[in-house]
Amino acid sequence: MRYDSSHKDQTRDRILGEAAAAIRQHGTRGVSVAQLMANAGLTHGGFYAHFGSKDELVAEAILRAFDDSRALSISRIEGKPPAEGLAMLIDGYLSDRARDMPERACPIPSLAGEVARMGPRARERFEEGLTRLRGRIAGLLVPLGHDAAAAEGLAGSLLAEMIGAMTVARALPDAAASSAVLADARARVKARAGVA
Amino acid sequence: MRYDSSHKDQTRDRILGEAAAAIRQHGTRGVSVAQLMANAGLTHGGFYAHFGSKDELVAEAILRAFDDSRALSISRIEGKPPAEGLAMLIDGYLSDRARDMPERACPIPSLAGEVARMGPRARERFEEGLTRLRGRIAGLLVPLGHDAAAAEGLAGSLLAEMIGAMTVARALPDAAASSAVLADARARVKARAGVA
DNA sequence: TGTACATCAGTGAACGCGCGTTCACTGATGTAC
DNA sequence: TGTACATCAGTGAACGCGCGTTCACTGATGTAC
Repeated sequence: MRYDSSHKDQTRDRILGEAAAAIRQHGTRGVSVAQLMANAGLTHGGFYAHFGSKDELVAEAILRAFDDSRALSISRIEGKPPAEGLAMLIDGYLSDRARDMPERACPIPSLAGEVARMGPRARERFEEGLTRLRGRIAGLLVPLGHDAAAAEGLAGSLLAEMIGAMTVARALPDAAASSAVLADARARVKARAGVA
Repeated sequence: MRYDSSHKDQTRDRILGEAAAAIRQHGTRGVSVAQLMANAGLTHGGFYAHFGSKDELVAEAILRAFDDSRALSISRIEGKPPAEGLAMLIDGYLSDRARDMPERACPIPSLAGEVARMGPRARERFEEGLTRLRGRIAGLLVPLGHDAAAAEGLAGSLLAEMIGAMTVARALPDAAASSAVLADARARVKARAGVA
């Protein structure tokens, strides 16, 4: 079973990708190492050839989750003018689809509660992803007439409302009420961003 | 060990109160039945005389957490005029103190992520508490000049931003950055509420 | 008033289970000769 | 070119542990007589 030199890196990447999806969907405590490895087509024993512990994997998977959802969002908005791009980012973030597919969506609503109870390593990765996302929103606000500081502040506020609305929408038991929360939040956040 | 007729109810209430605090602090998976009973001064075996299962307890404890944090908030605001009361509610909700004492604060930022993955019973209790809190904020907005529907809509939006800001503040590894997020959110939410 | 009994909230040992982690082993393939 | 050996990603049994849950038991006190 000796493989070429890039094989191990590819396997590690596959485990990380599965973890990034699974922890967003089931929470960090809702996925076992064995299940994760099975998702990646492997057996659990090999896990420790790639990661020192489950905690270490989780910390890395948080950043990977930010990367994946960012890539997805960027691919949809690419080439659009700022106002349209920002409106699409907000609509995408707060879509029913994003609510129903947390494994592909922004990790903040699904994981922030748990991250608050985790060690510094996971929290630093979380902060890194969060800062980048806020910076991306701010970057779309600047060409709309805000100076850099105002754009960062407004971006933080808009992101907070989006996080809160998605968090609530995912917890509500009634699908119609949940969709209403998202629709209202989309309208309000876009209005506040000046891209309604 | 036979006790008077109200004793069992009192014990149940004590377990529920401990659970409401513990799940906000450590998450529902972060507290064991044995630890919970020890907090209430009992041994784990007696648990099932009061609750059918841990899941059942968690569902009830969610509503209890909303009740506790509402009582705390009401006691601070009681008798104030609406504008001042609303400003105090926002400042209290987004205080460093609330961030550092999740066991006494609003359960939404600490528990919503987990609730989204739980059964209908827990989610219904969560919705009940959330609806009541939004209604309370709306009730303070009406005397400030909003009609009932507008007040409900704005209350939902303000609450979403507060939830998102607290969620983020709790997850950030740096205390100063976390406090800055809260201070900014306090100013912005009060401004949007018209009570700056 | 005094005694025997019934009650039942709470105790603590025990269960089966899934978890994170360890480790001796496998076996396909690159390398040395 | 052909053969023997070294490598090492991945395997799967096993571990110790804490969990939720069960259950036979305890013993202080209310009640019946």
